[in-house]
Amino acid sequence: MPKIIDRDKYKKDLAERAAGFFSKHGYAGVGMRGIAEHLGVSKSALYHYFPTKESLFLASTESIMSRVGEAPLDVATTESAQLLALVDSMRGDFGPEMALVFDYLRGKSPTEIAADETMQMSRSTYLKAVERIVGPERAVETLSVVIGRLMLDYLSGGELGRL
Amino acid sequence: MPKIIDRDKYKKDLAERAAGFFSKHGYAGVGMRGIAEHLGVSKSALYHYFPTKESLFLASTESIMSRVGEAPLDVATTESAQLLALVDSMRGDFGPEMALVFDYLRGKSPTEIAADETMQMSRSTYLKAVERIVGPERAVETLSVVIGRLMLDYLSGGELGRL
DNA sequence: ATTGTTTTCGACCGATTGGACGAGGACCCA
DNA sequence: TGGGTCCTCGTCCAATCGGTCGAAAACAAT
Repeated sequence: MPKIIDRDKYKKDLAERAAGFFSKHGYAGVGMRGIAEHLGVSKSALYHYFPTKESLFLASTESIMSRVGEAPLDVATTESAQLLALVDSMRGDFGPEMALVFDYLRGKSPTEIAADETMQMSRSTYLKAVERIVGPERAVETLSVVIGRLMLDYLSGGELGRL
Repeated sequence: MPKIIDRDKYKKDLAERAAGFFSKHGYAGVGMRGIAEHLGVSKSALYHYFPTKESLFLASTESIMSRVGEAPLDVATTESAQLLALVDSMRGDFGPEMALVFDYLRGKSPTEIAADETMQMSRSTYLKAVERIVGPERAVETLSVVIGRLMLDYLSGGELGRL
């Protein structure tokens, strides 16, 4: 009787495509009208799937944070080459994605950040990606270096950081 | 005849105090009314000093970025202790300040970021602060590590990163 | 006190915001 | 073809946005 297209899949697809728009303009910088237009649907269609703008934003950030550090891993090369490859694979979207993260974290206290489930998942995904290369003991330290390089690269427009 | 209070100083003061508000809510997340209320002046008073919201935002970001890495330097301690002290001195405001930076950089291309004068000044200030500790050759590399630690610390709410 | 200037104020404008809503189209099964 | 759902659409609303403006307050010098 009903229309049985995959509603959840469609919803996820909308959230994921909206994420790029959010990261480009910021949460408060976009309106539901602009998002809908960018997605090629109507504003009401968006509200049909997401009750509020915030819920759409949360779904978007989650979808972005969950698919990170999924770079293929070439075990035949050296450790530093693998790290370099990891950094390179993340370089392209790092700036916009971090902008989204900072938007998501805006106003949250350190305690809230530590307890936030989306952030916990994102952290463990990042950590595991590094762990596969340098092992568990040096994971945190190495992740710090990797993020530092990505940040410096972004903040300098590519002029610094590519060591 | 006129009122000869220090207009420039007052203007700078407004911009600096507005910076905290911007970093807390994001550029698009605040209105001139909200800023004015937070500063204890009227909206028109704000427009008397800044022609547009954007000009106020730019003045705010510049004032924030220019006073960074001004930590006192204790030459008697070890290098790593000095680095740790530098990191500690920046930890408190790092998150909000980076949120402001990401807001400022939003939508800019790598080329534009590299050429941006405010960012150039900010980078050189950061670099000099590290340079005074580890010397010029290792400055970029060390800065990358410092920023990585601060980022990890912020993103984990203080649970990671304090190595 | 009076003049001339700077700073502040509240009222106002058109545009846009997040969200609500009912009508109609698209679709699946009988 | 005819129900019954699900989806989409345009319209409407109060609130808020950035920005303008003219009048009043605050002040320094005469």
